[in-house]
Parts: sequence; structure tokens; C-alpha cells
Amino acid sequence: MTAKAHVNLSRRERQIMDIIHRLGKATANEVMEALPNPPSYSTARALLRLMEDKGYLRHETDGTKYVYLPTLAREKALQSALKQMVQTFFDGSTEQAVAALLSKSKLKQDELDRLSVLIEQARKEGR
Amino acid sequence: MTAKAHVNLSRRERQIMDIIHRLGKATANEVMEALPNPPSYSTARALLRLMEDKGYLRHETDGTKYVYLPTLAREKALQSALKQMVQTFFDGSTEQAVAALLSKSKLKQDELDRLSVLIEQARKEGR
DNA sequence: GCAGGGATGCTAATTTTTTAGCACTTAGCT
DNA sequence: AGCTAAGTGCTAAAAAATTAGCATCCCTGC
Repeated sequence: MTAKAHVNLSRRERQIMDIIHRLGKATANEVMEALPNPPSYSTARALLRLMEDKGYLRHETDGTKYVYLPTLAREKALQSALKQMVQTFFDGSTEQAVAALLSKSKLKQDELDRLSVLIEQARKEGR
Repeated sequence: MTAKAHVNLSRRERQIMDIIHRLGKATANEVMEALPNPPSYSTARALLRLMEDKGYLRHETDGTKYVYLPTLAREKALQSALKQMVQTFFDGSTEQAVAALLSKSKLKQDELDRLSVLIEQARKEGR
């Protein structure tokens, strides 16, 4: 259930999850400001509370205020998002996904170097 | 607007866009069946019509029935989705995104070979 | 020609989401 | 101690999304 929870998110819920994943954690104010067509502060808080009720988020306190975090470990959420992307646009082929990323962005020399190393490692492990 | 349209999709709309991107094109029946918690056929058709009105989809006719396709070229949608993913989970770093993909899926030897070639090409072009 | 199957268009109700107001609590300052 | 600022919880209204029913159209076969 948690694994495919993201397909059940409403528009605002998804926007909020994106923000919190991007920032790692966020307060109501930060979420409000980062939302497209920002609603009122009150609204942002209400949404966060609802999402906590639904189990998507939890909060910690920082002094008097709440800081919200994803309940699902970043690693899991990431896995799920990557899988979704690969399935939707690349018919399940990770290779094609990687190729698309490479072709669409200009990577720096040192980045390419590091990736090259990763691939060499994978090749060796594979054989 | 079109570029970031995906953040404004409602839950069902996003589910439908995912389905249609995955299949390339789809009929109302196919969409209905592929939807989580499938609604009635009538509902699926209504959603498709709405999305066409909003400009997310267009349709062609296949005999008597409608086949829906994305209006936004696959390439654009893909770019947008990749960018969103890279921003949300990798702080904008394509390198990290690629690394994540590599680490979590077992690629075959020939796939790795091809990727290796791609990276070599990028390295040469870059210098 | 016309009856049946399969598709579409339109419309309206229900449900869910989204929104904001208001009351209450706590911490810090004077 | 009392006041203010900044936070939270709760509640209910408004808006949007989701759903399905019903009427209609067109093609095909008898």
C-alpha cells in the first residue's frame, strides 16, 4: 500500500510531497510558499495535518513549530518514483532511462568520470 | 504552462496520463481497465473528454471508436518528468540520478556496454 | 428498411479536495 | 503579571473532481 501510495495522492498532496522530498523537511510556512498558487497559511497547515492523519507525513517539533517529514523513508520513495518513471516512459528499461538522462543534460567532465567508474564496476560485478 | 502542466493534474488525470504515456495511446476501455480502482466505462469516457477539453489529450478515430493520445509531444513530457524527478530527489544533479538508477537495477552486460559507449562519447564531446 | 450492438455527448448528483475563519495555547518581553 | 506574537486544532463552507445515467448516433447484418 505504502509502496504505491503516490498514485493515490490528490493534486495538493502530491505537490506537498514533492516539496518535502525536495527540502527533506519543511514547516507549514515553507510549504505554503513553495506551493504553486499558494493558498493561505491556514490552508497549508490544514493540508499538512490531513496528510499526517493519512500517514504520508509525520512531524517533529522545533521549538514551538512543527517540521514535517515523509513517513516513508526517502530511499523507498525514491525507488518507487524511479520505478514509476522507468515504467511509464521507458517500458521498464533502465538503460533507456539512463540514456535519456545522459542525452538531455550536459554533464561535467568529472561527473562523467565518476559515472564511468560506476559502470565499470557494474560490468565487473556482472561477469 | 504546458511545460509544468503535470503539477496541476488531479489524481485521476495523472493516472490517466501515466497510462497513456505508457501505452502510447489508448481507448476509453483500455484506460478504464488500467486505472486503479477502475470506475465505470462511462466515467472513464467522461474523464477523457474533460482532459481533451483541457488540452492534455487529443483523439483520433479508429473505425467508430476514439483513441486518445497526449497533445504534448512525448519528448517534451519526458523532459519535464525527468527534470521534475531530478529536482525533487537529486537536488538537480543528473549525475546522482543516473547513479541511483544504476545502483538499483541489475543491468545486463550488453546494456552496460552501450551505456559505457554513451558516456565515452559525452566525455570526448565535452573536452 | 430496420433492429441491435457499440460507441459517443450531455447532464446532474455525489464525493473528495481545497480553502479559510476562529478559538485556544505557549513562549518571550516589558 | 499582562500583552503580544507565533504557533496549533477544529470546523464548516466553497470549489473541484469523480462518478454514473440516459439519450442519441452510426454501422452492420438480416
